[in-house]
Amino acid sequence: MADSTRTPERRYGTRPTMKDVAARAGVGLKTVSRVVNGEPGVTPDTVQRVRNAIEALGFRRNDSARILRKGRTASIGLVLEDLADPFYGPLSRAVEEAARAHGALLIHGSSAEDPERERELVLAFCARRVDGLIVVPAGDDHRYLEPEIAAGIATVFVDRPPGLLDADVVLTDSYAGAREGVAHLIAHGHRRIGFIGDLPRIHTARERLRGYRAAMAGAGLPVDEAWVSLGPTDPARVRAAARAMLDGARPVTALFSANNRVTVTAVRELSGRTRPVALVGFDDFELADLLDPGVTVIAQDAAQLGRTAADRLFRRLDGADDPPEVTTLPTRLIPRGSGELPPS
Amino acid sequence: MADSTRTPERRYGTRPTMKDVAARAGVGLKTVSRVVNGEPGVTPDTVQRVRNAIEALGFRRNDSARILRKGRTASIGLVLEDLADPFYGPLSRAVEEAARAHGALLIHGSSAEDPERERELVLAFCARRVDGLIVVPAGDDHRYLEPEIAAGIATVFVDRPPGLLDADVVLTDSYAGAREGVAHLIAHGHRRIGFIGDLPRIHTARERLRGYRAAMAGAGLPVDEAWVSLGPTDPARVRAAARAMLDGARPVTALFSANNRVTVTAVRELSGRTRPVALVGFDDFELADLLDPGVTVIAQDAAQLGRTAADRLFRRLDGADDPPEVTTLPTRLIPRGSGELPPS
DNA sequence: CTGAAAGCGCTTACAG
DNA sequence: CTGAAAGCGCTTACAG
Repeated sequence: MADSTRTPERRYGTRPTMKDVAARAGVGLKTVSRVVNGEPGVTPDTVQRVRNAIEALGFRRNDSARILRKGRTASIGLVLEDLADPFYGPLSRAVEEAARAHGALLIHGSSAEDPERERELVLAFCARRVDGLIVVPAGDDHRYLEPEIAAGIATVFVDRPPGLLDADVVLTDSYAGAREGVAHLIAHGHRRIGFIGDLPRIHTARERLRGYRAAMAGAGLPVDEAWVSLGPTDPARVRAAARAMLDGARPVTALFSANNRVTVTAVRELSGRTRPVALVGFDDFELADLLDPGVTVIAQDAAQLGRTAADRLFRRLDGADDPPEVTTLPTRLIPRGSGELPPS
Repeated sequence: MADSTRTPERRYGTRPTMKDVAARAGVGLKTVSRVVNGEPGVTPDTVQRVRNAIEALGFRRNDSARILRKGRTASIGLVLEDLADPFYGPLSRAVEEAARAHGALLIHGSSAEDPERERELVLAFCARRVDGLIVVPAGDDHRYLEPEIAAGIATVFVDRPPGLLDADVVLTDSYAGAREGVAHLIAHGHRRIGFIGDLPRIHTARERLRGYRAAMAGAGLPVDEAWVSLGPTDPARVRAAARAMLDGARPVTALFSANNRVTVTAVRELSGRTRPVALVGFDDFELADLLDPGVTVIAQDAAQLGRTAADRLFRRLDGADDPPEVTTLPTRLIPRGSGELPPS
C-alpha cells in the first residue's frame, strides 16, 4: 500500500485523491469532502488548510467515483444518424444546451442508419448509466430497451418513432408537410409530379410518400408508379431516379424531393437541363434562396425538435410519470421560385 | 441491508448487480465477473447457470463501476466552437469513428467561442476522467490544463493552437491558403482587394490576414487599411464591412472572405449588386458550385483535421511520449468562377 | 475450476 | 465542528 502521507507530490499518471488531500491538510476524509462540495459547518481555518492542500496537490474530484455512490450520472446520450449531417447540427446543439442547463454532459454517437450499430451505441450508453437517452432510431424493433427503461433510463425518440415500444416521441408532421408541398405544385398547374424519397423502412420516408399520394388523390390526379422512387439517398441513385422520371414516357413536369440530401442532388440534376422543372423539397437548407431559381421548401425546425425532446427528457428525469406522449411539430412552406414554375 | 437472495426480481429504478446474479446463480461474485467478461476457466454448466440468472434479472454490467476499478474510462472529450456549425460536422464524425475503432465513447460540447465556457467544459470532462481530449480552443491561456495533462489526460488541439501550453496541435495552413487565394485574385488582374475576417483573437483569423498581406506585398500592391475588416462573423457586421469596401472612396474590385460564414454573407451581399465583384472564400461549402457564378474557394479538409487529431490522441494513449508536435495540413484552391472574374 | 477479501475514490449515515 | 466506518458495483491479487 502506498504511504500517501510520505508521497504527497504529484506523480505522472497518478492523481491525488481526497485521502491524499486529507493527509496533507491533517484532517479527515469527510472534511475534505465537505470543503470540495461547499457543505457548511467547517471552520474557515480548516477550509483554508484543505484548500491549500488541494492547490498544492493539484487535486480534482473524480466525478466517476462520486457518480457511483450518488446514483445519477448527470449525463445523457444522443444517438442520431450522422454527426456530419447538417440537419442534425441544430438538433444536437439544442440538446446540448438543455443538458448544460441541467448540469448534464452529452455523450454523442452516429448510428449510420444501421440498426445494429444503433443498438450497440444505446446499450453502451446504458452500461455507462446515462440518466437519459435521446434517439433518432435507425432500427424498427426497440424492445431491447425495455429492461433499461424499466431500470429507470428515461428515453425519448426524435424525428422517427420507435418500433414495438411505447415511449415518448417528438416528430415533424411529415405527412401534412409533404401533402402541402405537393398541393402547392398542383396549384401551380402540375399534373405529373415525381416523388424521390429515402429508404422505405424509414418512417419519415413513408409518411412523406403518404402525403404525396394524398395530395395527388385530393386533386383527382392519378399516380404513375414510374413517378415514385424510394431508396438510398446517394447522388447516383437519386440522379438516376430523377432522369428516369424526367426522360420517361410520361415525363413529370415537377419533382418533390423528400429530404435535404435528395433536394441538393435534384438541384444539381435540374441545373444541367434546359427545360425548366418545378421543384419543392422537404427540409430547408442554407443558400436555398441564392440558387437560381430559389428552392421552394417545406421547412422543419430541427432545433425545436431537439429542444422539445430534451424538455420531455428532463421532465421525465424530474419525475414526470404520465403516459408516453407523441408530439408533432408543424412544417412551413417557403416559396422561393422553384416551386412556382409553371409546367413546361 | 437488502437481502438480495430474497428479492431477485427487478424493482423499478433499481438495477440488479453482479451480487444479485451471483446469489441467484448460486455462485461467487468472481465467477459472475468471469462469465460477464468472457474469461476462461469456467465450466460450461456454470456459465449457463450464470447466463440464465443474467437473463432472468435483466442484468447489465455497470461500466462506471468497472471504470473506477480499471483506471481508464474508454471515453474521450471533444470541445469545439459550435456543434451546429457545418464546418465541424465532418470533424466530429471523424473523431467519433476513431473513438469507435478504439472502443471509446465520445463526450461532446460547444464552447460558443467563450474561453470561460471552454474551460468549464474541459474541466468537467477531466473530472469525469476522460482518457483524452480534443479541443478547438476558444481561449488563449491553457495553463489550466497543465495539472490534467501531468496527471495523464492526453490532449490534442485542433484547428487552432493552444495558448501558453506546449501540446500536440493539428492545423490547416491558413497562411499559405489565404496567400494563394489572394494571389489568385491578383493573377486575375485585381489590385484593390478587400479582406473580411473573424475576430482578431482567433489564431486562424490572424494567419489568414497575414497571408493576405503577404500576397499583396509579394505583388508590390499597397494595402489601404479600409480594405481590411476583422470582427464577429454575424451577417450584419459582415455586410456592413463589405458595403464599406465596395462603396468607399477607393472601392475594391475583389473580396477575400476568411471563413465559411463570412463567404456566405458576402455572396448574399454581392448577389444584390449589378457590378460584378470577384470573390474567393476560405473553406469550401455545399452548393458553392451551383451558385452563379460558382464560388472559388480555398478548401480545407475538416474530416482529415479530425482524423489526424484523433490518430495523434490515440497514439498518445497507446504510450507515445515523443515531444508535442505541430501538424499542418495543406489547403486546395478550387476555381469555380467567382475568383476568376476580371476587375470591373 | 472457484471464491473470499481488499480496494478503486468517493458519499452516506452516524457518532462524537 | 469533525471523522471513522460502511458501501456504491465492479476488478485485482491471491488462495484453495
